[in-house]
Amino acid sequence: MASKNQGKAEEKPGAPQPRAADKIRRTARELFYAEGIRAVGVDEIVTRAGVTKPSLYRSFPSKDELAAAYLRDYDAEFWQRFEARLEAAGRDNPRAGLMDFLRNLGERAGAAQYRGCGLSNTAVEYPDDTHPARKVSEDHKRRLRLRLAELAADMGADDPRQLGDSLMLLIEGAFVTGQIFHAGGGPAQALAQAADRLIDSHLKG
Amino acid sequence: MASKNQGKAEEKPGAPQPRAADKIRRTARELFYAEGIRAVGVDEIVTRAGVTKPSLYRSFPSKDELAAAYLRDYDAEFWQRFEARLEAAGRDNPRAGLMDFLRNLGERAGAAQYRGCGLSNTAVEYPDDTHPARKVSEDHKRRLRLRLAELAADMGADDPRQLGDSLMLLIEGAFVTGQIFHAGGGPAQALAQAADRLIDSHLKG
DNA sequence: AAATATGCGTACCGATCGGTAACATTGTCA
DNA sequence: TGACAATGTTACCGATCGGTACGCATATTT
Repeated sequence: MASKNQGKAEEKPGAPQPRAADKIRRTARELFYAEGIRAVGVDEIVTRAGVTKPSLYRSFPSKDELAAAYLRDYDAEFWQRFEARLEAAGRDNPRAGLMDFLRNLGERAGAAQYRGCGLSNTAVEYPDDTHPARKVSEDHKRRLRLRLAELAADMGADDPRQLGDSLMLLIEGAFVTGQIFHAGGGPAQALAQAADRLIDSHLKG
Repeated sequence: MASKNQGKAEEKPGAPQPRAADKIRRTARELFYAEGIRAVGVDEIVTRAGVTKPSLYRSFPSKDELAAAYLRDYDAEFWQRFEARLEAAGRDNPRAGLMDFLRNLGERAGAAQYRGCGLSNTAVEYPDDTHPARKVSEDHKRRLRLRLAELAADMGADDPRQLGDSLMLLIEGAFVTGQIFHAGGGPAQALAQAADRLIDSHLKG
């Protein structure tokens, strides 16, 4: 069938008119991140998105699943930024790439309304491991942990897993302290420098 | 006759019969810590405490204030344990005392149902700085930051504030990763060792 | 033009939220 | 005994929670 229907129709035009589901996704992302998932009701989401509640439940089976979708988007964006910095520094220089990421994170964590990592925050909000949103969070953190250990190995660390875990503690610490000391000048300032010392320590062995 | 429980049953007697306010405080502490503040309703608290709702509101003006009271208790217990370890190691050996605390924290963070720091968790749950519970959390974290810098100075660190902040990142990282990788063996394992390297690095200057 | 599929909105549901009013009961001490 | 303070009992409040039944509109298909 050689009609115009290649997959979905409305994509290429300049203004593809955002579907209700997209507006909901975007609005949920903003609200969930800024205020937390439990703090945001579905009514607030649909109102701010300019749609109605049934539209939400046609695209998402439940609020919990919408939260999970939000975190999947968040996860994708995280890796995109993370790997982009590593790529920019070159595959032969993982330390420079990681340090670039950490310096950037340290800066962002000092921003006025910084709210940390949406994935970590969700794990705090939902202790129950069966919650769909928390599952996304846990999966993400497991992958991050592995990736950091991988990078530590690429750097030639004596104990890559130890270094990877140490870096993870620093990163997660920056996430949470960044949103507590939200007026710049919090402990997250020390992130890059501390990581640098830790890496040094693991390369001298 | 009034034979049993002579005199006022308020302070010294062995079993002073817990007042409703105390039962509420204790139950709220457990539930708020285990499940989060937003996740726990006042009905659940009074039911589990074996009291009634009016009793709660006779002792606490609101749920938010009850949450703040919970965190004040939490804060007090934290400092008690923290300073006890420092004291035990001797005032002339702050490094040993801090390392003892960190080793202990690293172990606790691997426990099955570890839920991190109630104060940090609350800051995640309530982004609004005007919330009474969040205020307690922020105050606590500011004091912790100062105390760590103080200890770093006592250890003779070249840059005490940097070392203090670095340690704080590790600690907060252990709090949050501990409750994500809740089956032992998470990144928090690396806490003490990473701190030790960081301290070394700051003493060599 | 008729039939159909899709997308959306109006209005509503029962449950639970935090919080309160009014009154009965209890134990303690004077 | 009588007064007092603390707690329990019961019932209720308005607001908000997550979620849904059902009908209307538009655009594609036939």
